[in-house]
Amino acid sequence: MSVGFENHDHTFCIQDALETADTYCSENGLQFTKTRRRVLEILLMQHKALGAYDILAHLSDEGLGAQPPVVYRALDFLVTNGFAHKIEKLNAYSACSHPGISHSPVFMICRVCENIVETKTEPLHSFLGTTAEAAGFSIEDTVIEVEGVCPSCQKSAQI
Amino acid sequence: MSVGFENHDHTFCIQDALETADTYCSENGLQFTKTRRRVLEILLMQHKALGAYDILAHLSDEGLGAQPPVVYRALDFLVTNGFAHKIEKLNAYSACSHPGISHSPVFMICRVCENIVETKTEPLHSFLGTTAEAAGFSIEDTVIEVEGVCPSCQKSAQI
DNA sequence: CTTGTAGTGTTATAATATTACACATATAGG
DNA sequence: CCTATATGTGTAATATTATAACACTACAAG
Repeated sequence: MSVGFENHDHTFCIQDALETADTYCSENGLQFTKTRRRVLEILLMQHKALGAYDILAHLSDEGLGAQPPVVYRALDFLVTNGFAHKIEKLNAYSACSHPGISHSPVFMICRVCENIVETKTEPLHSFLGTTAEAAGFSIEDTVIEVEGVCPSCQKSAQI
Repeated sequence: MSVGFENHDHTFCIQDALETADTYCSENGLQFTKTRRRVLEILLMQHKALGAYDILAHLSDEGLGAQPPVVYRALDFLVTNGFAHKIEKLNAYSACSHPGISHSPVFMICRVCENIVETKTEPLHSFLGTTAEAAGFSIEDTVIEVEGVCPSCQKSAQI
């Protein structure tokens, strides 16, 4: 199983995610409009998080709208339907690495190269679930983000 | 051990936290200035997170400064030294419930009453540590926040 | 066709946070 | 004590992130 920071065929990430989104939308009566699709493509271009206004700059260059609501609406659609996540620590957005699978994402954010790797967990079966259960707290949403240095950047630092 | 949402003598929370901060600062040559102390007191008034500008409104009323940097500097001091935390999901700040102890906080945020309970974990000994180790990722900071409904609010909803 | 739902375009504004620079205070070393 | 340096404060300006409001458009269901 891949846990993340190593090299990979990124073209596959993009195609796979777009196809999954296409399928999911047509099966669920959702409109995968031009802007929504383009925002997802922009997010998929690299495994980093992009700020809403960075995305907006891309869209604006392409004549797809120049006002904040354009991008925030598209992001809201993508996040709601599980095609992207908001990285709270960065106030930025990242394409989902496991689209179509219900999951509680865990993000590892490299503060050097800014790459982000998303893994998943089952919060209800971890210490979070145990703690919440002990407190009688019902979990609806989780934010789990870890900042640090990825393996590549650790190696680079040693040179 | 208390995990949180039940009633308690809140006066104790406040006094205890302020004393701990006093002691820590004098032992470490840090200046626990009037503004810093007041911001911590304001945060300690309830187990909720406050936005920077909410805090600023308090300070402003009391003649302790009216510009954003005043409160952001105080918050930076409190967060850096472990007396408060930023709740990333809310872009808001909360007094630390375990001051003086090095820890990775876990927050349970009730979306109904907005109370926040902080528990702690040892990330390196949990699934996070395991996953990060498998990826060769070195953890420097963690954000773990859970949103949901606390026991009191679940009971209220049943009435 | 017409009516309702969802989506878009645009203006304006709100909410959160930082930069920069002048000035004040605290503290350590002589 | 005194002064040099580091640390903290005051303030104006601005950057960044996000939402509200409203008019208009497209499309699908009845």
